[in-house]
Amino acid sequence: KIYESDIRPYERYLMERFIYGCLEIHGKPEKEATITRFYNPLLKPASDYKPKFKILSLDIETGSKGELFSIAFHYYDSEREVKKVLIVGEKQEDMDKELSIESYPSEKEILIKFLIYLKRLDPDIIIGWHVIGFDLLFLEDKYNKYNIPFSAGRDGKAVKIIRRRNAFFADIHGRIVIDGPVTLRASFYTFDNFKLETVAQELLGHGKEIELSGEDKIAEIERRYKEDKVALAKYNLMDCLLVSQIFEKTGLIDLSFTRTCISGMLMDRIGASTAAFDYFMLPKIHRKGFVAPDVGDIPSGASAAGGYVMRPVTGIHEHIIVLDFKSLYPSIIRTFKIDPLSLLQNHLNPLNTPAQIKFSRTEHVLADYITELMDKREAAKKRGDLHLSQSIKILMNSFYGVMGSSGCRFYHYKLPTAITGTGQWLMKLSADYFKQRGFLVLYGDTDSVFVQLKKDPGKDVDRIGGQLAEELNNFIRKKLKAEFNVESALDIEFEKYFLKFLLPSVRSGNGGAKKRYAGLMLAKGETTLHFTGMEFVRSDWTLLAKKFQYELYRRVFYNEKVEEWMRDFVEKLRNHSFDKELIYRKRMTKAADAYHKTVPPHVKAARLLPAHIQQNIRRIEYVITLRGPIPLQLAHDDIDYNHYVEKQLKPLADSILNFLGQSFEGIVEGEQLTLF
DNA sequence: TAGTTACGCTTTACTCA
DNA sequence: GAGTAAAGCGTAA
Repeated sequence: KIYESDIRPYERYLMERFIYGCLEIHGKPEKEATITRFYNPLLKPASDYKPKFKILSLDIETGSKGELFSIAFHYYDSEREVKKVLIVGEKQEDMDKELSIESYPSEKEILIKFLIYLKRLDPDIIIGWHVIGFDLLFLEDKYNKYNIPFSAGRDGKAVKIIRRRNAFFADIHGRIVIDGPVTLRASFYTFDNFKLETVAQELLGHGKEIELSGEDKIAEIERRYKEDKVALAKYNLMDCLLVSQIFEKTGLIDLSFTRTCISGMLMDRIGASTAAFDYFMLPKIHRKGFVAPDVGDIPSGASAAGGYVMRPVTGIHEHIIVLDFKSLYPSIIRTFKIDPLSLLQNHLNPLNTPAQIKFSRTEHVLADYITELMDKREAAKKRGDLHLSQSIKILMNSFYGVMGSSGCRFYHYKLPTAITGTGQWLMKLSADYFKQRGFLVLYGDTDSVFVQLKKDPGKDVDRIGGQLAEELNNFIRKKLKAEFNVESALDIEFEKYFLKFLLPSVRSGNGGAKKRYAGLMLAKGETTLHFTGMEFVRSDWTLLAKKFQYELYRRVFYNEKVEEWMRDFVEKLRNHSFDKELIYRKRMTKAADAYHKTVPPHVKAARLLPAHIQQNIRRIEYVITLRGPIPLQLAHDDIDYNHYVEKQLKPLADSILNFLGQSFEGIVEGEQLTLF
């Protein structure tokens, strides 16, 4: 049997030397044509180095028949910037005034010119929007077509684009490519969608001068190419600039660099969690005399339970505090020495967990690593180094998921089971602790408990909340010492205070709905309405429903009357006042004709669109008409207002009015009768 | 060039009478 | 027509 045969030699070389992102090279440099080469140098980690990157933001414009119209780029480093658009076609008079535009008679010439600029500017990092899967892939095709090597590498080697499932990778020697949407996702940014325009508006407060979509966009680009090349060039360059600005504003490059320094993964694959786990773990276990199996040799075991979700106490409550375990799973790993080595060696100084899975008190590596990371994170927070703090948090939080994934060479079901089982035990322990002390525990999910205070805490809420958290921490510390003989690394803290708090019932059946609540939060003297899991935060409910829910809850929490407002709201709906807010938006996870088992409304809508659009549509917008669901693109004047009243307003109203002895029907009286 | 489980809700599609 | 399981999506943690 072969072990670790699926580890890339260069990665093994680096990880065994504990090189994370930066390195020192000790050796004799030899100049070759475009590069400096070291033969057999000594490599060492270099931890304090922070490079100043040279960045090139790239975007191209193309025609509907596969023509390349223009290549735009925005280059910048710590000293200068260059903006340039290379465009195919006759020089137009007004182009002279625009220093950044250069026109050449053919595609071939701008391709050659682009390589010259690339070599001259010599960027470390190429950024863009879907830049690998679209721009670079398109360019690679063009270079191939004209038999020109796409030699963008620092050693003159050609670009290689690799497709893996839905992800693209670019292999350009000496440079890396960082894609905006991919990296924002990997850094846990969320947006309505990841279109450049949407993200730019959200982050920068401005977007493109004109926003076009679908066929309009293609037509407008074609028109500009024919009639107004300067306008096309400006449009092209604008996209580059927006991408640069988004990267600058979010600090995405610095965050990626920091994550590289923490995880060892290179900047264009910072999301690779299992690989990051290997990078840390393999050198450690080797030094203990162990090797790991190949990923392919891991049998998939029993699946592990997850977090514990308490049964909610439904109703409208007052004076609720929320206590949260800080980094619960990393703390559990740290406290109970949970890792693959420790599981394997659990006959040496065994340590039992509340989940009844045993580990070794002495033979482990991950717990100490987490301690080190947590200390580093505290220091980073103190210095105000947000990127470092965030990078560490992301890495620590990935460990549980990685050990529970069969794509990880260290997978064993006992690892996640021990972690979540201990989490469940701690949750129940915490709830019992407060119940014992006479508090009402209303709800809890995975790492949080919602406790009702015995009286209005007034201005003392922070002190009281903090004190309760501290008392629970002490209780847990003593309990863990007495029963398991371990030092607790757990830390529960006071997180939130709700003046008013609602836990709804499930819509059908009885009992409370888990993972759904709303409340009037008080923090720093200011009150804000919070919704969790409810329609208000769901992207597949209409704006109408969200507005209705927000205002209704606001009124209830502030003890205001709702009847007149509600009747008025429904009347306005029927009088076309909210016609723009009736749109359902939903993702399509496959092509419209690939839904076989059921045909949900959003698919019905999509199937009304022209065939070529159906195939590629990823997100559908539709309204409910008397004819059923109709996509926004088609005529939809016959809105089914009854549908909106019954399906978007009534259920939302009743889920809170129930608790006040009222109902939607009772308030919007005779509603049903006036319909016809 | 693969981090996890728990859960609610709407609608569809099926079973049974 | 009533009851119910499953599909599909989005969310909490």
